[in-house]
Amino acid sequence: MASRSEARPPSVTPCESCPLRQLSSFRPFEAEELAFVKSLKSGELVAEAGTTILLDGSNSPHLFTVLSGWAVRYKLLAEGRRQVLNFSMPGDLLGLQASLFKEMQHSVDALTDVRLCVFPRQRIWELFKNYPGLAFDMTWLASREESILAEHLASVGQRSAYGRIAYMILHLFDRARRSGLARGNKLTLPVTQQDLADAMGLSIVHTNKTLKRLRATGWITWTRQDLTVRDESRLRDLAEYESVDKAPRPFI
Amino acid sequence: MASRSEARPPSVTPCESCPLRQLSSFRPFEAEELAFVKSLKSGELVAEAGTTILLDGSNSPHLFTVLSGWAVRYKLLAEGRRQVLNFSMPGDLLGLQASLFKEMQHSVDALTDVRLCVFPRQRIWELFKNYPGLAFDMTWLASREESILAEHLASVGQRSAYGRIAYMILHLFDRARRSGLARGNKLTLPVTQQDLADAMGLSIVHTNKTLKRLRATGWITWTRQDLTVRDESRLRDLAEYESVDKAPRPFI
DNA sequence: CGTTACCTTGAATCTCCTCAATACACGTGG
DNA sequence: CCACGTGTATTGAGGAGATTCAAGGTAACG
Repeated sequence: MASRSEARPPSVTPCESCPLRQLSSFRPFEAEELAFVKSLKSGELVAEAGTTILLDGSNSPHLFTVLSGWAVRYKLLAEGRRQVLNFSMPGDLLGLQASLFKEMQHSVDALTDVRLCVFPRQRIWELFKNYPGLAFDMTWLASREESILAEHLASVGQRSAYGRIAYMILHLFDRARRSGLARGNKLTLPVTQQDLADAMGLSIVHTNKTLKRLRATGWITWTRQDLTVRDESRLRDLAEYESVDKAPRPFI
Repeated sequence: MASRSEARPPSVTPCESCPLRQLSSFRPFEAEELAFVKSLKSGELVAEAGTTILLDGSNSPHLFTVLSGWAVRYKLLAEGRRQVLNFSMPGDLLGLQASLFKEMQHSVDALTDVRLCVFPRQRIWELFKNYPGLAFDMTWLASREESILAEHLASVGQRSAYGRIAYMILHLFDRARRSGLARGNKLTLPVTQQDLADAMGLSIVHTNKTLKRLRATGWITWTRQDLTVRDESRLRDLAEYESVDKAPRPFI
């Protein structure tokens, strides 16, 4: 609130030096694409941990890209039940549904402080009209989300609690690695057991007990927010896991 | 096999008279779009009931639109477990994932004889480059599939068996109605109890017993393949159901 | 008329849920 | 610095919902 003597960090990251562009899992931009995206970007938004970024049923005028931090996408049902659809991390797109349909079909909350790149959704049509490469990326991203949801559905519908947890840990680890968030076999996961339980259609009690059993094998460690995968291959066997991403990922 | 005296029906439907275009839930085509789609269409394929249209892990050179019939999209897991992701009906796109990623992430089987419109996936890029309206439709379709999977995930993760079945019946009915397959509150559903069970993450035994209980209320009738919804509003209450489609649907 | 696929029902079992209580970590204010 | 409140994690006990196993029953098809 009050002015401080020290300089504030620059509030907006210029697209040219966007940290996401460094990641190997993103395709390189054409010069014209970069210029367009730069012109499209209307600002940055920092959502504090615990706040809602997008609300189910709302008609947000913005489309976001996550620059840093973690978020959670979820649906609320009657009696306070919640289904977590997926966790969002740097490079993920938020709010596409509001741009394509009249309104959001789920909500998004910030798990940590989240820095978001903001685009006005009115100009989406310009993107489709003049930048087919970016339009293609958009379809790619939507289709990848579909793939991930299909995997989660198979998990919740067919795997035991034990397999589901193993699967979700591997899934999060894989995605975090691609987003540059993992350090070796270690990862800071700002996800509570309640979040996990809601993602996998389990009660928090059963999640806790299953997690305890999994930790007892020694294949993982998870204290506070620090997750370590100590025996990835056995965890993969347990979860019948195959990684989803198979091609380089687009930027927007 | 042998030639018959009566004339065979024309093997390919010209795009101008495509029955899908009549449906109110599809947006109208621009003239150039229609011409392009016509040139893109490389033929028609009829898949017999019970056959596999697209195989998980395969790299199909074709993209399909369902012209008539029902199909089922599913993933196979270990020990013969199967998760049904969704049921496909006229107007649905099949094989987008093989076009965007290296390979399919799930399989698709024909439930009835299915007539498919065939497009070569190599020319997808032309579509993005020259027909932004169609590219937009493609994104729209991918995003709608994502929405549907999110709903199913919420269903399997959070609803009781009773609610899940009610939800799925309403979901199928809504979609069938939009595809012109329902007659009033009646619908021919080529879906076995095993298909239903695999879609909702339930055993076939429990599905059967729950279905029996639901039929006993008199709200639905389901004999052979004929489903009738007799009290839609109570069914909706039971399922906490809200329809997903909220905007007119694109063509391709 | 026998085969096959699908549907139905009962019984025993087990996974997972709810209820309930306690423990632990962290931040806040006295 | 300690007491207290809040959110999260942990553990036990009992019960409900869903699973598996097993056995018929029914309709369609060649």
